[in-house]
Amino acid sequence: MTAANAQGCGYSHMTSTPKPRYQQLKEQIISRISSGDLRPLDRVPSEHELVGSTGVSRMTANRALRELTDEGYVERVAGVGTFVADLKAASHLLEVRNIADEIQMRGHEHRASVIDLESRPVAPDIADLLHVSAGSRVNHVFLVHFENDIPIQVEDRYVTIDFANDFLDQNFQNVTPSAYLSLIAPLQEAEHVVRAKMPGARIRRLLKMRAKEPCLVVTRRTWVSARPVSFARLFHPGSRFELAGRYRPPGIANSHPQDSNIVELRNFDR
Amino acid sequence: MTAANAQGCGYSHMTSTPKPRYQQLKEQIISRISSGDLRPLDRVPSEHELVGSTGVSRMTANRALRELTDEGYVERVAGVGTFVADLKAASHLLEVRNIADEIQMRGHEHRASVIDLESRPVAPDIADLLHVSAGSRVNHVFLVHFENDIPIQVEDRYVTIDFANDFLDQNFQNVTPSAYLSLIAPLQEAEHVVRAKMPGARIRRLLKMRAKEPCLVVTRRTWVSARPVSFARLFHPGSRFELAGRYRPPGIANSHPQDSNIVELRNFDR
DNA sequence: TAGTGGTCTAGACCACACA
DNA sequence: GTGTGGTCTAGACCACTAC
Repeated sequence: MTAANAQGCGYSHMTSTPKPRYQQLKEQIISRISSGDLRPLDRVPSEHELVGSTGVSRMTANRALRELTDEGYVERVAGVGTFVADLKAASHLLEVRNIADEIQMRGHEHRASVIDLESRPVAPDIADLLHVSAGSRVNHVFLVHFENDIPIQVEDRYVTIDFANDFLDQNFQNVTPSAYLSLIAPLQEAEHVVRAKMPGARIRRLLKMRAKEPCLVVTRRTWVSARPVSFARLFHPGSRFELAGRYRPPGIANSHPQDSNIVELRNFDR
Repeated sequence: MTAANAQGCGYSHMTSTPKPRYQQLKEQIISRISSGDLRPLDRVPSEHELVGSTGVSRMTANRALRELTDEGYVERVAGVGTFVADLKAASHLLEVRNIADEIQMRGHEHRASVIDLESRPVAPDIADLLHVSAGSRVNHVFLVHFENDIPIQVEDRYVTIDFANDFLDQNFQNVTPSAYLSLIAPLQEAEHVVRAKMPGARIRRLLKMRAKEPCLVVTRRTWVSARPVSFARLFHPGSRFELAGRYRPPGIANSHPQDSNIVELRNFDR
């Protein structure tokens, strides 16, 4: 098959400019990951196999897999193979890092105390944020996260009722709501807003905050399949919590050998 | 020249595994941009020219330029050429968006009032952050940013004295310190920490804040050539300021046609 | 030894922009 | 037209891993 044929038989008969073949390949693989056909740590077809099964050249298969690597979907090991990235790595792209993981990384103990877990009619403002009609039912969870028995975060989360139908059966003591949602389906979009605010009496009591101490409030909205599925308000005591991030542009030699794991700002730390 | 020769004459005689040629090309171009040899909007050699001048194949030149595009260093227009990315676009990678630009994007008027601009001996904690010896002199600027004459940010910034030797001659009314530093040299690394904190009396007065209103405090440290050059504390009134960001994973078709310019979380908005 | 990814080549066709 | 980037091919050599 000549280069001309490759183009011709590929898509020259189609109406508008078709997607490039490497892009089609990428989307096909992303789709297999999203659908659960390929699960984390599963082996992804090798370049050679993709050449055989899809008819593209190896360079094209290579580009698709390389870009999926850059985008965090898969991990490649020379001489071994290509594998679906671990959930932990993938969720970093979209999550303010799971608070339980963060606490564990600091070598501390995480514990959650669920105060409220029910389905209930949604307030108008939150109905708007979740694109559901006002007054319809949504799942709601209200809990406190502890680090070594010190309260560090109050989580007030609303989840659309059709997205997670066994939401109310969860325990949420060990698996945080955020981690649970990541298990159900890979989150595809996230929006964050960070504010400084004085807490109400209830939040202040739950977080054992001093009288004049402000809260760092993070509100997060996450999308799956172009629909908002969850809205959360995360309250943190200003004296005991901060969000940090570091950014270094890509394509530059490592300038900070001393601190090895530099995270991007979208991976909130600490 | 065969493929074997290309590898051989290229670097098979070197001791350790050499950098791939596309990477060498990338670093060479990044270096020309960093040094000012290539300035924003300047034309970058075309793929064909790189083939002629460096002896690589066009696919290799293409990969180098394509990755530089992904990384925000250059912009490419099919049929026209490759150009060094505009400073504005490039600085987004590293800056909490310049507050003056943000205010202008909202269609409001930005104004800055410089309260303090001098060189002075540095306090121990800041000396530590900037990797200079305690008591040595650093440049310091202290100013208030206004949005439509409402104070919105107090900036307290320290800059190493050898990095910007005309720092004290700046006006900082129209060009913010952040924009000025970006002009001097492209920042290569940035660290952010976000906190909620009650302001001191001075900050509260400057920002015209109510008595029990908290501050959203962002501290930023930026590096050039692996050395920290600037440390800034940015104070914002909690009732009038928030940090927001949206993230969508790459490689997915657009899911939100209604809001076109989705920014990554590292581009803090509003 | 066979399979994997990492890289590279020397061509090719295409759509597009600009003169 | 000419030049540009965007894509694709059908090979190739290499280093590495696993058996």
